[in-house]
Amino acid sequence: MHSGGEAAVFSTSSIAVDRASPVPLYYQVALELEQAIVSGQLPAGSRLENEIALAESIGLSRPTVRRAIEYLVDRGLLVRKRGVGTQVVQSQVRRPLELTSLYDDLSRAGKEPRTEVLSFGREQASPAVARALQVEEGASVLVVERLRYTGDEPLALLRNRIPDGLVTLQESELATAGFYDLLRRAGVRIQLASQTVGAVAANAVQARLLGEKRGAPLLTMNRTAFDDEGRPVEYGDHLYRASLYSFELVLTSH
Amino acid sequence: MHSGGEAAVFSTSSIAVDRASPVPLYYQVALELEQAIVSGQLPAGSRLENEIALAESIGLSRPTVRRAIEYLVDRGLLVRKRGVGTQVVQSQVRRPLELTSLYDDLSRAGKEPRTEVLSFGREQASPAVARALQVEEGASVLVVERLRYTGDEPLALLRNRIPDGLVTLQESELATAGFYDLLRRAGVRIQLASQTVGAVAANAVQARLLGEKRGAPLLTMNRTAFDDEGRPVEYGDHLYRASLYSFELVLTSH
DNA sequence: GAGTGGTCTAGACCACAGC
DNA sequence: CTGTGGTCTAGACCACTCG
Repeated sequence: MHSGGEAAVFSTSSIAVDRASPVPLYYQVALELEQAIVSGQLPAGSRLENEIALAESIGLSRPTVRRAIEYLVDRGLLVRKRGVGTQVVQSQVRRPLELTSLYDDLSRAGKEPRTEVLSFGREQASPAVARALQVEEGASVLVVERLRYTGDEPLALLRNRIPDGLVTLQESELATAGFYDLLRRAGVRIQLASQTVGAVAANAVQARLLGEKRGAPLLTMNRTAFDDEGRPVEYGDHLYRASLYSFELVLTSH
Repeated sequence: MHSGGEAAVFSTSSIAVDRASPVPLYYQVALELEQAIVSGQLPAGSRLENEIALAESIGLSRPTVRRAIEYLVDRGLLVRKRGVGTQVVQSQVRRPLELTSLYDDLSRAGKEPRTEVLSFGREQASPAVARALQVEEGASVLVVERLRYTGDEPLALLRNRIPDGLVTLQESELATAGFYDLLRRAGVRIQLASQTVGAVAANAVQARLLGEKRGAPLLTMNRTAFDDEGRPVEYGDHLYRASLYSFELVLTSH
């Protein structure tokens, strides 16, 4: 038993799962717990029931419930301590960086993204591009340059390259959907991306396109994406206006 | 069976675990697999044996072997596809952003970090600091400002704040160890950090300290760290010279 | 249809925290 | 000592991919 003054543990009476649903049970539990956290029903700092009791009260096995908790720990909503228990993190921020496109990010935020295709064609892979995409130097790669707006404001200058022949893209589609969406529809399943985030000063061309002054700070994001067979399928180098955009991420130990 | 031309699957004959070791079995397996990957014994694009066969040949249960594979998938070394198998990612990059301090990063890279303590004392929490650390506005917080060098080059301007009374720090220690190391030694176990990465132009003071020109692009990193009870224990806002530093991270779907 | 990873169970024992 | 999470087992069935 804990000393007095501790917040009461979460009553799990409200958690129920649908065994007929195709949604995995552990994920259903994770969503319900997350809901309880964001709704305040499970306030910051409060303790969960222990895993065994939780499993029993939901009617699932301990490993399944544990997996749900693990998922929320990885996302930064819960912390665990052996011998003590599981508690809700005292933080308001919860928006881990995920493997979605900027287009999706903006759509979710209700920002009405708009995209202008600046160029679309083929070029020979530079050494850097060849290394990232694991193709021969000089091999033909598809290159798309786009300018993304949020409302009327230019936000980001996006340049994506994919190995030639991987998919067929229509220039018209690029203006109305995220790049990753298009790849997904074309059957490319991106499972993994390696990114580097840095900063540079805008040169004259970049400044003009983005509506910043020359020398203004820009966030750079270079990303190599890999499909479900481990092959590099996309290399992007992107520039964001630092005045309008930043990256959030959650790190966990282990 | 797969069609001809596929790379041979990994011979697991070399994987052995030590059941007497305190290191978890799944982690021993993960390390051995990682070793086989980085050594080239398990080349990029090659397939692993299926989980059941792998488990049997190592002499472990499937869930344990599966957990090892999961760990490497999360770190971006392997990709899995249901109905197909597990393959090594065709990437050279493997340095996920981890929950370690910049000091550790530089030490590992053999860069001889050096730290100059610019100021050390208490101040009243500003609204932003109070919100991050979940203390009353105006409450006393410990503030440390440091300038980090790599060799002779200034690299980063670091400002850390911790709630007053959490730990007792010696100014002299700050010059010779990472901030997180000190917290760990003081019994603070950081389990989670929420970060925001952006960019700004250097102002006059920042430029002078960092040896850049005014207006030079700087990477910003703001981090709130939480201990194993979910309490915020540190808030840092840091500036890095974009010409010398960038962040790498690996993103996985799900 | 054969082979793969994805999910789930019902136990077991251990390591650690805190009284 | 009790209670907690951490690890591990030996099965089971399902969903998906591909020939």
